[in-house]
Amino acid sequence: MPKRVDRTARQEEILAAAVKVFARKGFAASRIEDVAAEAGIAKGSVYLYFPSRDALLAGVFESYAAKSEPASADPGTGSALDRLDHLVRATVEMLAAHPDHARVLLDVWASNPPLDLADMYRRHRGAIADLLVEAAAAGELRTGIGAPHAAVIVGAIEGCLVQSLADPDVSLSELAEPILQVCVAGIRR
Amino acid sequence: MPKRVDRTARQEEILAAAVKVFARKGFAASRIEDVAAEAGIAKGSVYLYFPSRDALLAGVFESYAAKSEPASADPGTGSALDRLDHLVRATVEMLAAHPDHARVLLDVWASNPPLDLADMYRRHRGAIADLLVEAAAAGELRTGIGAPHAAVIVGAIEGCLVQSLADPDVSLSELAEPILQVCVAGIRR
Amino acid sequence: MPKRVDRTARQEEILAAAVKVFARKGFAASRIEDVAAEAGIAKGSVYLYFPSRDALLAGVFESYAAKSEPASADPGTGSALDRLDHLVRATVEMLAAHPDHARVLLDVWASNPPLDLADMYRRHRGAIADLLVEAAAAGELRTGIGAPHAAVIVGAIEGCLVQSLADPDVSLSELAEPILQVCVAGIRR
Amino acid sequence: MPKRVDRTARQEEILAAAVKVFARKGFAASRIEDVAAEAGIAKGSVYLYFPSRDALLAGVFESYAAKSEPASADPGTGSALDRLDHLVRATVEMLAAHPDHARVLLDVWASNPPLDLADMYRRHRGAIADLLVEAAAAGELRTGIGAPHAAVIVGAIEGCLVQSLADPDVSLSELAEPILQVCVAGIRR
DNA sequence: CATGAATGAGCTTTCATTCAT
DNA sequence: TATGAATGAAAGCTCATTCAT
Repeated sequence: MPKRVDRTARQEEILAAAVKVFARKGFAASRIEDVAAEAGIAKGSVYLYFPSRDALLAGVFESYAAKSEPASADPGTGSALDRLDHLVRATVEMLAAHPDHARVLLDVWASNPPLDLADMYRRHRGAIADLLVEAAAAGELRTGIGAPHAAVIVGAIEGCLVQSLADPDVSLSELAEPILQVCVAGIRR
Repeated sequence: MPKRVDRTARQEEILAAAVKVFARKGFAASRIEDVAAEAGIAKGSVYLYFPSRDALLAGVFESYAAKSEPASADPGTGSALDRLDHLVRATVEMLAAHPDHARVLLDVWASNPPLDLADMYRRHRGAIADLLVEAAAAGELRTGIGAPHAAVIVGAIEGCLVQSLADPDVSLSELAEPILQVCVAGIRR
Repeated sequence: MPKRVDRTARQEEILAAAVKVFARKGFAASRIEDVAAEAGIAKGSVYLYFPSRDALLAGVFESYAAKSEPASADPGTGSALDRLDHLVRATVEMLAAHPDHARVLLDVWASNPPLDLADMYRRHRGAIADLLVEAAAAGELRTGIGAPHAAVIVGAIEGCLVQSLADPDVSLSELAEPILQVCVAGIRR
Repeated sequence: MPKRVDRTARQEEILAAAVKVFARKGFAASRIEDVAAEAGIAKGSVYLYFPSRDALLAGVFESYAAKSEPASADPGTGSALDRLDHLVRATVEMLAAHPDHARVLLDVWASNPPLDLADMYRRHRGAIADLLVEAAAAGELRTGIGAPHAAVIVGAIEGCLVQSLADPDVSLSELAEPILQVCVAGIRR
């Protein structure tokens, strides 16, 4: 019989506040007190849910990683390339819909201790590589295109995200089509 | 002819030391004293060349931006697409040759005050967009491919760089060909 | 007959828990929550019985002072020196039997605000001084021995206790005889 | 060519300030800033000489232990018991002359992590035990008196010190004679 | 120019205490 | 009574920056 809100709900409130604050001023310049204020609680209360400032960043990263988990959960229909198209589109849309989370991802780079970005990218590449291999087997791809190109596709998405975060004139949503034209249509036989 | 090294030379020694240190432990965890030690000088002396810790990061960023300044300075020869191929290749090689600088670029994201990443990306996109427009005019591109796709190409390079920095198993050099196959060969008519 | 245990009984349960915890890690490093956990109750409940953390230490000290209250309550039989022998022996045994309380006594020194150790020592010296005066009057003591030597006897006991607490190789029980030989036999005419 | 004062001198200034402050309000209630203020320097400067607050207490303890190192360094002259008399007297005088250090010793008990009091007592007992054994061999002691009684003598001194610290009415200096009468004269054959 | 001791603002973290349930 | 989530004052420690030498 918890007092009012259960641990998980309160934890997520704090995480949501942290995402906002970190996105606004960067993790390095964000104080625990800023997060607490944004969440409408006292500084010390943050520590009832997260053991340290770093854990807060890790928490945000995890929630991001979960969100960005390939929407490929959806087995999809159609050819492998169609499903690749769908996966890329879904990923871009997800990222465009959560710019704050995406912005914090960049802070994760500077995190100390380092958080496991490698694993996240590995999973993304894996999901795409699987589709590429399948498409190649079905003869849908140009000669010479295969699993190694997954990194390029993941990179194109990530790189466009970065540009959109750095430059308000660049819209990630509007880059969805160009990405697909280059990364999907461009590799088709 | 002052003491032994002139102001500029000493400044660059310090910048070189800063790149090494920042790349090793991240900007956030790097102290002025670490940089001074790496440069073999005293902490206070750093301030004779840089007004603040942030200025040091800015200096490193500027030297990176200069390096990454499109090798397009070289007007090059051949068709626009050939020159695009050359530009992408040169950029990837430059990045692969300076992993420390590249690593620090990510810290620039977390910098406070923010440094002008937008401008750097803008210039990269501009150089590539020019070639795309020229190639399109020459009828070398598939229909629908043009300036907006410059962001995708820049992104693919940047995104592959990020993956290679995050994951020692990913080699940027080895991604050069896949990038070209997708981003250059893939847009050819 | 309230709930299950009356106020006093519950207070003493908490005090017993406090002694254990304080003896284990020292007062300075002991948190109210540690004491509550040891007592099997919630943190906040401690405050229903003690107004503050300091009051907890004071409570432990008082219970110690009460215990160490000269067993001289027993008027005893035999000569004054025999009764002194008995008193010293009883005191040492009491201390040896309650090492936790004794350990906490040392924390009382570091307490802020200070607790009245002076009074406790005064009472100990008083009880012993009375016996010394009586013994002197009966001609049982060497010339020059009297009330001022009570501090030495109290000190010898206290000092041996301290050594036994500091060093597991020193056993207070085994020091009982040496103390008596020096402090009682040694002052006999 | 140090700036103005050498490390060691400055370290001792800080230690001296620490002793004063700790003696005045107890270690637990003493803040680093209090010590710095007493030493006339800034808070942060303390950390140039001591790595932590605990190290400050350890430093004070060490300087105390050094001071209290048996004045027995003096091989002395006369019988073993004469030398014991001299040693006890010198020890008491040293303690009486440095009440601040002695007061801090009690805080050392509450220290976390614990400092090695056991070793200090061991050395004191050892010095005295040596004299007792020598005196026994020379037939100067009552039957049954020997090395184990060293703990009683050390304890008597320590215990008297404690009483004098707790109670301004008790003077350690004035207890020197009673201690000698009980602990030295009392064990003589 | 070079140095590195000194400074002190500022941050993270802890925990005694309170109080709504 | 009992609870434990919430609070916020307090303190240890770090480190960018300054400046006397």
